[in-house]
Amino acid sequence: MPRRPSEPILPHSEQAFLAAYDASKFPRPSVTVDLVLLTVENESLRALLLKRLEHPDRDRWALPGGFVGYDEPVDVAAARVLRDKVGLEGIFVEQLFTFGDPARDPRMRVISVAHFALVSPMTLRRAIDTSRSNTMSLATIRIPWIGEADGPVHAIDSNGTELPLAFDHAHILGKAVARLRGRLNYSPIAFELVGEEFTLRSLQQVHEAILGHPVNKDAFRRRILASGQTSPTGKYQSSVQHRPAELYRFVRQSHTSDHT
Amino acid sequence: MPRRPSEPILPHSEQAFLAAYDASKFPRPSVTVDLVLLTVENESLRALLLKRLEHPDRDRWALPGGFVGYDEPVDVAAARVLRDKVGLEGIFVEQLFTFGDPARDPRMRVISVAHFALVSPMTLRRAIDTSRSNTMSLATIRIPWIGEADGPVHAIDSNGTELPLAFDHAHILGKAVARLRGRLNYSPIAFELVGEEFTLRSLQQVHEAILGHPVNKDAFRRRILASGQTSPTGKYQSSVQHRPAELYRFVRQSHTSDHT
DNA sequence: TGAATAGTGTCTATAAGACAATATCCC
DNA sequence: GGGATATTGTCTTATAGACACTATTCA
Repeated sequence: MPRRPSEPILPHSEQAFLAAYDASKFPRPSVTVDLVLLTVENESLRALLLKRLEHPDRDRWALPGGFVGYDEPVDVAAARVLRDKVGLEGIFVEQLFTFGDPARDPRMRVISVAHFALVSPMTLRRAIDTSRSNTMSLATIRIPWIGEADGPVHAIDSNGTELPLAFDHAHILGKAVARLRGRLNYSPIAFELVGEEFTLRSLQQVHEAILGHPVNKDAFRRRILASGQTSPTGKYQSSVQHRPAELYRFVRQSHTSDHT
Repeated sequence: MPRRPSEPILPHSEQAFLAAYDASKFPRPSVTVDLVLLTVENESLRALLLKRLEHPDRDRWALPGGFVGYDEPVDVAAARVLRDKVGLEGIFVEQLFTFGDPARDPRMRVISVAHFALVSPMTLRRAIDTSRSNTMSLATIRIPWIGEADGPVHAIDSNGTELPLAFDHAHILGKAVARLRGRLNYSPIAFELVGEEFTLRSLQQVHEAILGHPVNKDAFRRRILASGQTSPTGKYQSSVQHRPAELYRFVRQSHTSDHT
């Protein structure tokens, strides 16, 4: 049962607090979550966007998002948006950054806690197909900066046309890319973007798509194999026009933080 | 002039939006900022805490914080809290994480955008002395986990007594420490914690206090000097009972993100 | 002179980059 | 067999850790 701010359960001597923060005197911002759902498909980084059907920013493309309920944890709100708007559950979701510029939404003050989610392209395509929505686009992300410089990015549809982004969502997407790049080197985050079984080459292509530049193949193989995060399945690719690569699985490590 | 949610400037055809989010039907969470103000003094990591004088959690110790104004950017609210409650301006402040558990404040739903700030111990001591508040403590932080595992931490006052922390502030402090540790290796963040001129040894002690373990002296010197982030001043320590170390200055690098 | 820390030089271990050689699939 | 990519091995280079040695200040 939601507890309203106008009828809080008060221990006595709370008057001073409420005097300093009277809800009627100080209107509250709205709080939302926005979701940057990323995948890597065909060696390009892609994000799920929804076409806005209403003003403001009608016909522009926006991240899936929604209001945070009064009694709803923020991470639960993000999972709810992912489930209700995209049809996905149980994938990697992490809080990204909170965007709170008063002018970011022209209607009213909206503070948005952005999250980013990672999923394999197969799983995401299945969810998009199931939703049968024609206002969904899995747009390619073009990043006009290098490293973790951060900044707005561009969204390109499958025809190569740029999709205009709504609100400050170009900045939110950029922040997600910067975070992803930063975490790639010391976190097993890339495994979230491939299926259960994958080749080292496909994992390398995921890294390259995220970083935006080629990585050394030999060093990459050595590093991944030495990390102990993979185990060979003994199975191999089939129907490829070259020597088939071995398939590996991700092995989640026990959290033994080492301090060298 | 603040624009109230009850009287927004509406382009027409916004009815659908407002119907889906009627402020009277869906009470809004309050939004606050909390500030983790960290420094390193005498080889220990310390944070500024304020004793709570009111319920709830009266007599427990809390981070400086405050409500975000309806028309106030979140980062501006953090800077305002820093100025009004601590008396500091112009220091390093960065958004940390948003804490939104519905039960984190027993009075009402409060979503807090936590920030962390870094300052040299000299500057912070001067601010504390100027404020003449006896409800301020620069507490030593004890971290019961290693690496970036994250989790609640303990606050210890100058007598070695543990200070009980208010709300979820032990978790917020822990998140700040984890973030600081993570950024230490690839960001010139440690320079924020020393004065204008510093010895390499003192910078090393800052690193050690943050990481919670000793670092190799030789490699540390080489790495810092090779980074190009320091310039020697030609000046030396005085009144020390050993060979005086040279004083260095921080040289901010131009943002040339390299992609190796 | 001795205690204490600053600073330099060298050797070793580890990880990355470069590149060659061999392996295995489909056509 | 030829084309293509996988996989292995070796050499080189860059960086970190270990450790010895010299330098400089004050008591």
